[in-house]
Amino acid sequence: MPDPDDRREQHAGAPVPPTCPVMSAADLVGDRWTLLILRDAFNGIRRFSQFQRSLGIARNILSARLSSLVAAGILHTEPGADGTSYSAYALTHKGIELFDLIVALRQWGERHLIDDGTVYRPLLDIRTGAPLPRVTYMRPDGTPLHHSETRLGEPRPMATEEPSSI
Amino acid sequence: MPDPDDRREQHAGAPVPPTCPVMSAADLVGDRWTLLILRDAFNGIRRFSQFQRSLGIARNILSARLSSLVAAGILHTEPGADGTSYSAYALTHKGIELFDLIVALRQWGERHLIDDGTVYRPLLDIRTGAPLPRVTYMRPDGTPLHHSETRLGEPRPMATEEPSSI
DNA sequence: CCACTTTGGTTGCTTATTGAAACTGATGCT
DNA sequence: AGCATCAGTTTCAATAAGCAACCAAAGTGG
Repeated sequence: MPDPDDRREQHAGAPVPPTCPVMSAADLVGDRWTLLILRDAFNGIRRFSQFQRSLGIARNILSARLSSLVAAGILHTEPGADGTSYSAYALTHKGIELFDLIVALRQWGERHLIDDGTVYRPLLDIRTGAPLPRVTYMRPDGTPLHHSETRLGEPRPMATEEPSSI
Repeated sequence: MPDPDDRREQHAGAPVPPTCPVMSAADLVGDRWTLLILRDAFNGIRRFSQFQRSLGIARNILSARLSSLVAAGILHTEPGADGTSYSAYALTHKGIELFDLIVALRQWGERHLIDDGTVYRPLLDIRTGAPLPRVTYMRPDGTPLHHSETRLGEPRPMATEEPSSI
């Protein structure tokens, strides 16, 4: 068979192109349907048919997406809390941590894509009952993060999770 | 058999399904290549060939993605700051506001997808020179946002941008 | 000025993915 | 039992992605 050496992602000895966390994440969740499934999951949707009706997605695609989300550890299947013997897809801890991503998408969409007067369903802040105010990324010391204050650094190994807070 | 009435997405006269900002945003940027283009744009990449080399994307696909990002007002073309007469793709204000999205993707990827010891390029905090600490979404009053404190509200019209802060 | 390279695409062609619908086989409901 | 619902799987047409070749305009070296 021809083409004996094609998949040249990383060669031995070559300076391994550093893994990009953005790319890895985009590979898993950088997909229209996947993002909408996550949105629905955060809105409490649990069952196959609920996702299907909410999204209008083809069943085979939904099946494939749910399977890959389960395989990725973002969703897991549960025995189905509602009496029935059907199982439910619920967010894992790993999945719940994608909340920021959906919030980022939502707030950007609200600010830049939704026209004034358009009817939409806002995310409410349970503490106040009002639509969630604009949230901003803060560092642990409470200072807000701006794009201009960041730059990409040189490749380095991922540090082991330091238990030292602050 | 027939099942004459299946596609019941939206009927005429029915209560119009409210626009979802997450869906609108996902339609525009919920795509692997688009997310990676944005990542690169935030990393300072400006020109067609730079994007192409950085991503290894086919040029026709890159061309289509850049065009649609320009059409969406996320990028704009500039005369090319570097002397040459070639033009550059730069983030608009609307595009810069997607920074949170890329940060969310990046931090989630760093926490859940990158193994300890793996070499990657961290985003540095220019103020400290150290890798960006874990940033969290805060409300204007400084309280952190948790998924469990939110719920989806009833449809309502988009409020006109209130100039009243706080 | 002329040859050659790089840039920023476009056009065709070949795969891979999506999406609509039909088919299956378990529940669940009365 | 009989029918609807649920959670898929399979099949197949339409769409999109990826690849290679081509091209014109701009830059580069001599």
